[in-house]
Amino acid sequence: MSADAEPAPVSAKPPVTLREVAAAAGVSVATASKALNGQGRMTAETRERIRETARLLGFRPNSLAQSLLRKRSFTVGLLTNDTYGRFSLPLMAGVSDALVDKGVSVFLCNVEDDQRLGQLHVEAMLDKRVDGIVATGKRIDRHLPVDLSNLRIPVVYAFTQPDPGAVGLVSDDAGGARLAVEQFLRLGRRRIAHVSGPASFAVVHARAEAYRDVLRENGLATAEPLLGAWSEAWGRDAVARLFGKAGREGWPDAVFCGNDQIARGVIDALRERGIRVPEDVGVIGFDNWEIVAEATRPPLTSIDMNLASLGREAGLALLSLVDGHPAAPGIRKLPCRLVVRQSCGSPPQ
Amino acid sequence: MSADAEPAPVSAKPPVTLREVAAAAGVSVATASKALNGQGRMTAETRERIRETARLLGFRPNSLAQSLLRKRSFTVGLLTNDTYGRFSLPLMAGVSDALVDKGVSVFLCNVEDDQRLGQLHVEAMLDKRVDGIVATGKRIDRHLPVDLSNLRIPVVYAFTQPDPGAVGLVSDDAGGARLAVEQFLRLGRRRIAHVSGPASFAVVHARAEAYRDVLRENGLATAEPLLGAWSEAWGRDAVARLFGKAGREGWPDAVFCGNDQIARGVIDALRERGIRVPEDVGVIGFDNWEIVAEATRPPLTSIDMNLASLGREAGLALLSLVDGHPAAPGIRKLPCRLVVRQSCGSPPQ
DNA sequence: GCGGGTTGGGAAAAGGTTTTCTCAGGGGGA
DNA sequence: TCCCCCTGAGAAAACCTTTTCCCAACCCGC
Repeated sequence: MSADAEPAPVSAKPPVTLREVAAAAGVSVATASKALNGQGRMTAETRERIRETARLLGFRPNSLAQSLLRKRSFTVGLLTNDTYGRFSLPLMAGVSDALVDKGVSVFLCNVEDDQRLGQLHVEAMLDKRVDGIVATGKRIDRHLPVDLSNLRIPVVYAFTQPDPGAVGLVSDDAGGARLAVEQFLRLGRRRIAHVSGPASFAVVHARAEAYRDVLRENGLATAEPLLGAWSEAWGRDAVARLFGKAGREGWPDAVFCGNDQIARGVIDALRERGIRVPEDVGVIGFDNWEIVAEATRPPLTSIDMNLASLGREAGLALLSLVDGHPAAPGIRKLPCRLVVRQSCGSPPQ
Repeated sequence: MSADAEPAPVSAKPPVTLREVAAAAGVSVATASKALNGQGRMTAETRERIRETARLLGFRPNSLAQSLLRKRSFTVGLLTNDTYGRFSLPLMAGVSDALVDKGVSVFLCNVEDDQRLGQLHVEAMLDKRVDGIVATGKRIDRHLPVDLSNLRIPVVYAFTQPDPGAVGLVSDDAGGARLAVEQFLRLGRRRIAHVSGPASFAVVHARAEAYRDVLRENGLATAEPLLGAWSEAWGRDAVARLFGKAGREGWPDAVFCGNDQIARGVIDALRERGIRVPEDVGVIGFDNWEIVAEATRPPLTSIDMNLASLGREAGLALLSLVDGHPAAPGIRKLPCRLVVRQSCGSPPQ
């Protein structure tokens, strides 16, 4: 029992309470509380003695009791329907990272697309008196299967469509597309194609529009984007369409892809046709999914949506709301980032 | 005030307390509490009246107050160092799913490999009086950067190396390897190669050993497994080694790969050599990472580690520990599952 | 009519902390 | 010397719920 003199908490014993600290220091709990929180008035000596006692005993205030009183639980909920995780996890990690430093913990709530599960999670969070909720989802378009519009706590949407009147953070897809196309232009490419995902996604249109804008601004002809699926197979198909025609002079010298999987399909198909990347055709993807981007041959230049930052910003925005600072509702767009690898080529000499 | 007769909670008003319910029903809080919890004795009529009042007012007990009293917070922590997420997210979703039905919420704690972050999260969880912790990690081998061995709450390890004396759940890698090799044998393959990840991973050895065992049990020659990296590039390299030799008769007719990325590299390299999959060579991967397995040509047969189930089991195991049921420490292995697609071929006619 | 058992319900403590209010004593000014 | 104010610290309420104990009234048998 006493062989271990370290202040290490003896396992399996109940946590030490403020009352015990107060008793050990010979003061009342009120004084002890004030001493530890830097409140109230007392001699510096008393305060120090109490602090020392608390330290020695390994006292840590019971967060539950604090929350009950302060009406702040220092806890938020993170709702997601993306088990698949390519987008969710960096986002979630970002939220968690931003908040842990402020002493705020995050409840993980995976609701899939299940109404019942969503209800269950929201009720559990409310019962546990979370201070706010970050809602995130698979893709900017799909809605979560729960209604968060009439809660008594603030809600921030990240990477998903916000309720009207709510605060939402998303990546600046148009800006990301600009980065890609402008990079091609800078490298001397002039016949730039765009291969993207299904037309049912709003981001597909946002990116396509930016693509067209940049080309127009530079006085270049804009080809109609090829819309299909978010898959490698579609990337390969698209290459067949773009490079199938006989006349080599009509071929693009660059392809901007709607995601990295499409880009991979494009690169594989080009290689199979004997078309060199990046010498003959440059390729840029979207998402910067490292595991894909680094496995393509050559490694894929891609647009990174900075999801971890997005998550951090969402966490901080929520915290600010919780603290009572009002925030303008609406969508805030966070910039993307171009990650250059080898598939886009080097500047012409 | 009364224009809205719905039980919908009026937004931004503080939650209704038991005291208010009791007042509205004309009883004491004690009676109200007992009525709602099915405790104590009272007329059925009284009980029903209180319940109805509570329902009408939209009363939900304050979980914080309950926790304070019961010394159970119905909250657990989920520690992970895998932001990358291929393995983590299904696991985490499994834990969350298993627990939400029991009213238990999960704190998401991303600690990367950062000692400070780990410390911070563990302290936050302890302060918030979590009932237990699920620790999970990138891979079965790497340890989390925190010491959980002397906590006063139960800890369950999932998919990562448990502390000695603790409870751990991992996938049965040897069993999974057996599934793969036996599938090949069933399909008539006889010269089965194994290409896997770095020798520094324990699972690499577990799977390799099972591979050798199955071959030996069937009286077949066992080639030395090729160990390298968890990458496509290594898969391609391995093909060069296996199929580089002149004599076609020495070539394998099946390759069992340590993960799906290696398998993808193998399949790509075989195709580039004009070797047909699955006609000439069957391929089976590991992890059943759908996005990879479905993108290979042909789609990849793979071993699924059932990570969501693993997560669920871990959650339930932790709950059982929290409830005071003792559990035998040590590692429990959960079976893998063979997911057949096209890369392994069909039975010979 | 009386005592014992039962029934329906309430008072109060407990859980751990924060905060407001109160109070005793000491010091300084008049 | 008296009064006032300030200083240091404690008592108690509050947060919300659960649970134990208690009590009054009623019913029953005798």
